[in-house]
Amino acid sequence: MSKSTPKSRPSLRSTAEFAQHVGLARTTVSRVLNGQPGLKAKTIARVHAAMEATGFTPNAHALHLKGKHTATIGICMEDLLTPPAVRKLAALQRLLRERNYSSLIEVLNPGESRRVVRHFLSMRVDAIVFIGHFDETEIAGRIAELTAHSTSHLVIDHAGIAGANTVALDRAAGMAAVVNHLHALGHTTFGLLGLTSPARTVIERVNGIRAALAAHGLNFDSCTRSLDHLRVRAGDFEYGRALATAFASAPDRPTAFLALNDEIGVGALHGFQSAGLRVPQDVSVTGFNNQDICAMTTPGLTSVDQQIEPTVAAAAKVILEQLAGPARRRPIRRTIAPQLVVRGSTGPAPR
Amino acid sequence: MSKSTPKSRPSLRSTAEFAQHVGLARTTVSRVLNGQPGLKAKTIARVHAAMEATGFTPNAHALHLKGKHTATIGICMEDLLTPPAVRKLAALQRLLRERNYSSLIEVLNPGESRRVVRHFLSMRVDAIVFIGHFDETEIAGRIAELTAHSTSHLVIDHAGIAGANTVALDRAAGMAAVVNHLHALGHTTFGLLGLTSPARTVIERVNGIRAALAAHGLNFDSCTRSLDHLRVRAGDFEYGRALATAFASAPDRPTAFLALNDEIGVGALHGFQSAGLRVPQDVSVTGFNNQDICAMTTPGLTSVDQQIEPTVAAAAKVILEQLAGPARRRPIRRTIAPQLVVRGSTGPAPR
DNA sequence: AACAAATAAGGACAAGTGTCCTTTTCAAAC
DNA sequence: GTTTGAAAAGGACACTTGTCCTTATTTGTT
Repeated sequence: MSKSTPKSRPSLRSTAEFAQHVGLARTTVSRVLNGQPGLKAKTIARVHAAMEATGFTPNAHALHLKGKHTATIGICMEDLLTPPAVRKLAALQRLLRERNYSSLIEVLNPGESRRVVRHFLSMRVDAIVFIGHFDETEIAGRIAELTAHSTSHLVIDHAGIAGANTVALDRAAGMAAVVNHLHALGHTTFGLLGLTSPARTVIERVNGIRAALAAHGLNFDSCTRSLDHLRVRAGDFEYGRALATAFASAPDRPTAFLALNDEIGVGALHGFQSAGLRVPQDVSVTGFNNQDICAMTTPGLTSVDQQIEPTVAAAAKVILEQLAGPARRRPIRRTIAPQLVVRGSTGPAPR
Repeated sequence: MSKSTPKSRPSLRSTAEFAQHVGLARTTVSRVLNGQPGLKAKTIARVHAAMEATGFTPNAHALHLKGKHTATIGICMEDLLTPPAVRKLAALQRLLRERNYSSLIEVLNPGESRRVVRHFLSMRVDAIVFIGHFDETEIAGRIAELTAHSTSHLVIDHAGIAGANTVALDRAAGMAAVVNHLHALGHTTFGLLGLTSPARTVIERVNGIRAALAAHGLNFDSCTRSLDHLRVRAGDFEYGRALATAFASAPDRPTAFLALNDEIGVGALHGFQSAGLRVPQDVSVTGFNNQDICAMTTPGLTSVDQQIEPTVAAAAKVILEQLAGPARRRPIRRTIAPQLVVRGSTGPAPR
């Protein structure tokens, strides 16, 4: 009844059981698994063959109880789970996996950060990464706790959190690139779509617009218009469409429109077209993030690419350096340069 | 030096250290943490206050080493990470969290399933869930291994894998609903976009079309056309656009077009419009999945909704039932009814 | 066959936790 | 002051693994 029914033994849950099954001592199997010297090649092969056949895996929990170091990174995702955020998650997990780190992932709904971080700490993760945009004071609190626990951390995307190590896109530079592009096409009046927000990440971008305009000798207040106050924001696409509809019939309509993101930009594009305006002959429109939908409109939407691969590569580097080296006293801050992607939605300003 | 510098003690990594810090015995703290009786309310409060203050968390690994039951579910995600798949992931994680189960997530690139499943097994997860579409033989192998290990599993979306517990949308019914809708509008010729594939999930849907046509007395072979063989599928949106362009100039152009998914459908919509055809006056177009982009086109794209919430709720129920009850001998199979969402891209057939 | 060397077996300890048990402490009641 | 009972302390063991150590066995060589 030993060899005839290899699958009737439901699960070899410990090295001891597995060793008994192979016919070796537990310590011998342990030595094989940890590559210790002084073992016959035949014995090693026997253990590996049995592992393959039975699918035995050593208990990771007991293993980590010994080794202290769990080789695990906790990742907190913003609750919106936008396509760019998901792409960063997938890319980061891949890079960490290549360095033999596994990852725990949790979606962070507002107010849950404490619970999630506690869970990660109870799992004794080596570091915690936050991907996306969060409530600043909430996350700042978590960062402080992690620092007190001497657990490494990194925030991807959301720059400016107190005391936080950060890898983030230079959003101001992205908006400046958009302004420069439109200014070169002759535009001097700009409609801002959804860029009215007290969130730091939005203010940062408005500052980018302001600086770029100033560099061209233009005054922000007199060159820009916003109708954000007219509509309640319910779905970015519909919001963009509504704003465009409102702008279409406004007397002092700007010639170029800068949207907070691609969804609003695409919505605005449809809104203008529905109102009988031609894009880009009558109005130019830009988005932000360079998502797939930018290529799915007619014309395509000019947008700012987030440089996801370089961002994630930098993030992985920062994390692994933190784990390898001594604790830094000052927060690490890395900035990623965005790239303008010009499509058909922007053209020369009308006369 | 004990009270003045509470944060200088970098990390209380064990109940013993924590208990010493609180001034209680380790066993007393353990009893508090596990809600055992015979403790003064004051003592319980003292421990909880110290937990709050120090941020101490018991070592989950040691905990699970005792309790056997890790309260953890491993989730394997398809490598494409499409928006619907991500929504399912987020919803499932939320439902599991509500039942005090945490989740491990890994993206499953082709050929990696063995490594990922091994990792989950070494973490002693209670169950493994697969979300999305996979290589059937590969996953069937993993399912067989899991069954041999008496570890519960569930496949969401990909129906028909040998021996697998499954929760999946009735895709045949979805396609049938599309056909019925179009037939009621007078359409009798149908263009199929991207529905030529040997994958079971696609064949299943074609069978749905076939059955619905037969119910209306129409013959599949003479009523449907496909140009899939003419184009290489590289980017669904562009693929849909290219197919539509080819169909636009075909002599025996069908009046209605059924796309494999929303991306292809949106691409086709743009392709027809670029070719000077009006949607839905000249041609009707339908998608599948009812993603956000369906509402971002003019006209909106008629599509089939996946019923993500009911799907995930059923999935969570199946998993938790498996964990609570005894092992079933026969695979569990649940089918979710899709729902047609009619938008402007479908209309009466032209004369 | 005898011996030495190589290899495997098996015991022990540690890691952090839960749980059981016994012992000690403490406060309240008499 | 003594008794009583509740509450806390503290020892022990188990869970699984890695590692060290000692002992037993096998292997190869002379």
